[in-house]
Amino acid sequence: MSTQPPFQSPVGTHDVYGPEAALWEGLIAHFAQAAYRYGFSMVHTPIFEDVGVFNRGIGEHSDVAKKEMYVFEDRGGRVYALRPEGTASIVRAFVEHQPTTPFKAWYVTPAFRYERPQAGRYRQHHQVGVEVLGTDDPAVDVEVISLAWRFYQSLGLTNIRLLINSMGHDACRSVFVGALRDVLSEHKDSLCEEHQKTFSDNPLRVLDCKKDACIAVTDAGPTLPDFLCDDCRGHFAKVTSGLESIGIAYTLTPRLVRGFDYYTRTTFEFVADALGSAQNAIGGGGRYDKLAEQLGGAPTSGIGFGSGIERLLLARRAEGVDAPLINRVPDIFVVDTTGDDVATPLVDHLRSAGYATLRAFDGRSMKSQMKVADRSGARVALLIGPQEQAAGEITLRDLRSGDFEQAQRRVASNDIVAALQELLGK
RNA sequence: GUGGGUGUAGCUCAGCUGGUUAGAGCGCCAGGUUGUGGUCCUGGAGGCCGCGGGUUCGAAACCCGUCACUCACCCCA
Repeated sequence: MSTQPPFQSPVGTHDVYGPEAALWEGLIAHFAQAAYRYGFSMVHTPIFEDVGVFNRGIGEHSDVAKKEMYVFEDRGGRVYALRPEGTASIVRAFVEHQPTTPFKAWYVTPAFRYERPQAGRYRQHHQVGVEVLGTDDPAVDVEVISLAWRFYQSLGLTNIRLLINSMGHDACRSVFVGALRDVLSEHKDSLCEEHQKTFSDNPLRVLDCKKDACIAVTDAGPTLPDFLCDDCRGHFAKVTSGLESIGIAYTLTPRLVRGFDYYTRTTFEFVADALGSAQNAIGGGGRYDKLAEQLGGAPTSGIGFGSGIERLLLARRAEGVDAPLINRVPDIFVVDTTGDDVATPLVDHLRSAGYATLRAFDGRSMKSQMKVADRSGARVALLIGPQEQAAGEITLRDLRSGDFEQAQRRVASNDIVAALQELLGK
């Protein structure tokens, strides 16, 4: 760009077009297919909500709520926030409408977080995800995790690890948090600079800290699994054995607490080692058995996960997977040099017959139109010039035939669909 | 929020320690004796060198500011 245009996409946002957009389309189609197989229905909720929906859900002490939310006031004085993640809105909708359970929703949505962009991290990124409300059966945990896992497989990803942990429910977790807080308080001066100030607000965050100082303290401190009550321990055991029964490998990760406060019991994260960087988490989720209550509903168990579209595609690239995710190659390209625009009714007819059909515009030369036809990737070209027009015929040329000279023949206009069916097999 | 790097045609980039009509490859358009694509050849369009100011006889090149992009820290998708 020699000079910056007057308007550019906002900092940390991107336009998606061209081949990249085809990957998005394919990725979403694969996710929709997986969701369908598991019995999920698509749900649409607003991309902005009362700021309380997110504050109560993800926790006021989380980084996201503290400094990353896009909060704004509308003309009526209501305070809203652009959604920073997908779960809270779905649960709010569930509480509001009280649908029959289990409520199984899948979605694709932008998510907004105000932070400095870098590789794999944007102010607007996009997620696909699912949520299940109304049951705490560990078999559902297994289903949600396996849906993610099979989805990643369908994208061609192979170098993915599943990290999993249980954070327990209210009672056993609070005992753990208390024990953790005691230890942190005791070794307060050994913590990293930031957590010396904040450890008391949310001790669990310290488990996530990557500073050696904090790691040294928490390594010697209590670990979550030791504090699980019998119920939570049993629940988690069923989740892991369920995963084993369907051949999904996992890594027990006692430190895994994730960024949102609403998680209870099962939490998990998928990392793509090919990404190598700090931004190697391609998806994550967990159970949130208290969230519906926190948003004003009846106590209702829930679990879900979200996965970042941009990062999934980065991971695919990093693994060297370059197969297209969806076929968007046209069947037919119509070349019309009659000057009478016979192409318009012809392409309409072909499209109605079910063929993906392109054409050229602006009355360009045959050579020029053939170039465009070739680049479009179309399987066949239909040529109509004055000769064909006069004879009531169409020249059908197989653009993907190895033999340049023998690849074409004349067909009566009325027989064109039959000829195409024979050649294309559809 | 903090720090580093970069900003020259649609894309990827050259432009030596400042010297005066700014280049290449790819892409795009048009031709190669007039109805045809992949290769090849020829020609063409397209850049106030991110923006503003300064130093200088002279700046795309040096200095300052500003905007943007990018990478890293924090944290996450």
